Amino acid sequence: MNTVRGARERARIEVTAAIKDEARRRLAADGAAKLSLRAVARDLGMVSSALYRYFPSRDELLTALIVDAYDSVGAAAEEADARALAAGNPPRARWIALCEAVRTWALEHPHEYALIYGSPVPGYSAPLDTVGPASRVGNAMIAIVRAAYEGHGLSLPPLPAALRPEAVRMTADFAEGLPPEVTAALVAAWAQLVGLVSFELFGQFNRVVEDRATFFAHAAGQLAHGVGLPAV
Amino acid sequence: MNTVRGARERARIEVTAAIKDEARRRLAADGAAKLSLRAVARDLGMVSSALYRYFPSRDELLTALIVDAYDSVGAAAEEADARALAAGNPPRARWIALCEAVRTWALEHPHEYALIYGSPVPGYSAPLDTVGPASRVGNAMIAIVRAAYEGHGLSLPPLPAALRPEAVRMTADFAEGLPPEVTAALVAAWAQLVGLVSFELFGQFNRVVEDRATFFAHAAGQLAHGVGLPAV
DNA sequence: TGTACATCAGTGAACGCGCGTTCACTGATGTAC
DNA sequence: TGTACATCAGTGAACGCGCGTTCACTGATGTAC
Repeated sequence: MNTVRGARERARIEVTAAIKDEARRRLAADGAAKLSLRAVARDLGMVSSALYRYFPSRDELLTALIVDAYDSVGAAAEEADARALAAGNPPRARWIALCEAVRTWALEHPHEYALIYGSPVPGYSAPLDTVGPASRVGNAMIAIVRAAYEGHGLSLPPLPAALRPEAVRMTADFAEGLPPEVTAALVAAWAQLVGLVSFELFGQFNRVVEDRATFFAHAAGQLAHGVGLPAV
Repeated sequence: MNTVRGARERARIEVTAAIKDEARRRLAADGAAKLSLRAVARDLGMVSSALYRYFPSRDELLTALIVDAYDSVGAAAEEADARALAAGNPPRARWIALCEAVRTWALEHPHEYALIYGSPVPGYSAPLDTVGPASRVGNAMIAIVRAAYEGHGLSLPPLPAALRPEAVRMTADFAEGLPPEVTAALVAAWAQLVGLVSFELFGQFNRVVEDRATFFAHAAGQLAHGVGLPAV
């Protein structure tokens, strides 16, 4: 009985996955703004109205892709960090491994990267379901820096007075226990990391940076420095 | 005669500008991927085929908007720097003024910002005409750092050996005379600046950073530090 | 085990809509003599 | 200055296309007794 009902459920899971896979493929061709249920259905050999059995609207499908993308890059970051940790690497090396993992994931999934870190899709507004998955990379960064802080401590210059209240609030909200100047530096580093990856992926480095892997590795090291994880 | 021919030419210039203005308005509503000649024409009270007197295709109109956007943010950056220079400010203050100008421009023109620094428009590939305008902000940054270098010099840690050749090449290509470690730091800072602005504009700071102006000011100072313009 | 019924995936037609681009045209503006 | 002609902006119809979503339907799968 369970296995029988399971058959229908399993079919449902498989078709849902096939739709999302095909939608990811269409993303590459047309971009998120033009993602079309009809095109997805066509390439899947289904009739467009059939997709409504799986997603109540085009926007819900987009949301599913966004959640998947955040989870995918989040998992990549977490796994890279876990490997670095298991190899006995110090926090700085874990940080750099995480940055490299984000870049590698982005190069392998450029359109999913654009979906979550590129321009917002006009007319689409992300529901709250995306908030959790969206913070996985950031949380992994916090964990690394926290480990460093609880180990040998971190020394960063003091915050300007104007930023202190905001940094204290951010710390209480999502990085409890860290010094506020570390929290502020972390958030900035996170945005800067995505800036570096976006420039490479979105073509701003064309005719500017050629050896991008080497350049990125160096920049990731600078970011580590910025959050208080110096080279030596 | 000149004035008579000028009348037709002036009309042409005015209508061209009106089309671009309307297109910028549509950009806000629909985004670049869905920018539609017919919608622009409709809102302008023209018939869609009339636009072909001014732009040979939708993509050419997009290109014009992109070039305008790069010129607009480039001019904003240059002017902010010029004002800071005229006020007798040192390079670090000029740098921060430039960063603030980019952010302010982005907040005032979010859809044009997304057009140039957001995800690329699928199916559209920017022609070479955009390369020059695209480098104005970067060139302004180079000028500031060059002034500092030629004044008191800059001290940055030496480059890792692996990055040296690339940094030397970049320097020869567009920042002649600067030490290669400065060039590399500049390019990274440029990408990081855009990362900070994109995060704010694209919603990644929702539920994370609230006092964004203060946060950005601090981050711009950190970027200045990163290119060898320390606080004291 | 067998049967009656409920659930659900997928179909195909239809709704009303918008798109980029082409083309032959009208009529106003500008030019040459 | 006046006239014949060329240039050009803008029109309106048409081309072939794609879209999201709804709805009544068929037929297979699962459930309860």
